[in-house]
Amino acid sequence: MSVAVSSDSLIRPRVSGASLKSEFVAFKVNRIVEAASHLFYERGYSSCTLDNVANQLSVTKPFLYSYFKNKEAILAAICEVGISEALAVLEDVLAHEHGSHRARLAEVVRKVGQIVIDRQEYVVVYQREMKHLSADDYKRILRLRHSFDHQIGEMIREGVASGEFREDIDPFIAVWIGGLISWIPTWYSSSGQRSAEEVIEYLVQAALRLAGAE
Amino acid sequence: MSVAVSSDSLIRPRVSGASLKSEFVAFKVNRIVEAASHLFYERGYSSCTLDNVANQLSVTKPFLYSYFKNKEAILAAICEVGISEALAVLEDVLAHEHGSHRARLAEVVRKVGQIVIDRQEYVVVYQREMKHLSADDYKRILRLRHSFDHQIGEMIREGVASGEFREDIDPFIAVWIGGLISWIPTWYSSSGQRSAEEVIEYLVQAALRLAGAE
DNA sequence: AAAAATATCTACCTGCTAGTAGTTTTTACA
DNA sequence: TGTAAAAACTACTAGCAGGTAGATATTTTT
Repeated sequence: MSVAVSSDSLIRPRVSGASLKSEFVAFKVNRIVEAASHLFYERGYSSCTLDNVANQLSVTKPFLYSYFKNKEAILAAICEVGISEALAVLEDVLAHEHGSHRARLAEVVRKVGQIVIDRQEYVVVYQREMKHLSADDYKRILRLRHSFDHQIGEMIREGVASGEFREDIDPFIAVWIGGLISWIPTWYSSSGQRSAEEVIEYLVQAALRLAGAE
Repeated sequence: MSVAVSSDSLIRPRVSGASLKSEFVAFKVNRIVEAASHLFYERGYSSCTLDNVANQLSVTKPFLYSYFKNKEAILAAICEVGISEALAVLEDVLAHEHGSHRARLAEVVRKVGQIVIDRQEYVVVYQREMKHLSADDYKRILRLRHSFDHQIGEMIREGVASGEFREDIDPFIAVWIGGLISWIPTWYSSSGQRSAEEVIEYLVQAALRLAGAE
């Protein structure tokens, strides 16, 4: 799901060519999701009204209802970004990084850490507000999270089996790495002037040290 | 602030003796705070109604208003427990543990970790819902948090200065230890069948390893 | 045991918010 | 440029939730 947008207007651009209509719909959906994630991040899902979201975009409430079934559907879209992008990055690293287990661990922490920082507001909203999803959306999002956790756990177990990681850290380290997704935003924002690169490199070193794989 | 209560009724016990009235008031205040923290923890502050809280206690809404000024005041009481107990434990350890710096670090992680697990619901609500406090309450609670962070930072700096801790981990480790307060509840509940003791002992070892003070 | 004081409840108000019906504006196309 | 279709808006409803006034029940005191 692409979310980054560059224009700052919802006025339909005068473009020629076929099939740009669905693109423009997606563009507006993304603008809504982006604005909502920002507001939900700052004030919380239950404290934000749809009028708040509409105002932020200089549109009206019924506008939102022509792109989303209800308020909860907007939250579901945010949560989906929050977990699915991290999952996609994880799977990409696991599919393409074929070095040592410690190299794989470092790359996972680096790439997942980066996406969590890039999509900080989505990730935090996903964590904090997931409980307000409908039963169906909740199950769908939870499956993605379980897939994420499972693949992290497998990676760690393989490293332990190979002898590269200390035996006694399994399975806590798996929880720890999974915990990055919960923890980075708090940490990153509370560590003041540090750049994302500094924070991530520290996390990579910390993960290796915890795994006994320096 | 004492919060643990044993009775399961709000009916005034038939006790004799002077000055038990204020004790009974405190007892009821604690019951309200306890019930509210549980509901806020599970469903979120903004999604919980005062009727929910009252029902949980088998009383009515005006009952709550005779002990608290408004809904936000209940949240403030919860937040105060969430941070002030951790702060008290920290200060107690720092005042009485005079061994090596690594012994102090281990004891801080152990004792603060224990209180965070014991008061899990309060701590989580404090973190997640603090932004809904009034400006005055927010400032008051934030001061406690800053005091906590500051003392953790000092402890780490002293350990680094003494040579017991690795130089390059300062000041990230300070954020990490402070982050325990954010992180333990998620971790503890997602680590399945593990006992509080196991989780805490792992945290102590992890903190020492991160500090380079094993 | 009656009166005073305290504690709790019933019943209500007011403002807000998710969601909708139907009208108006804008766009696409001939 | 005129007409149909699509997009967006104005104006509304229904229900809920924080907060309160005044009545009732309970406890304490004399």
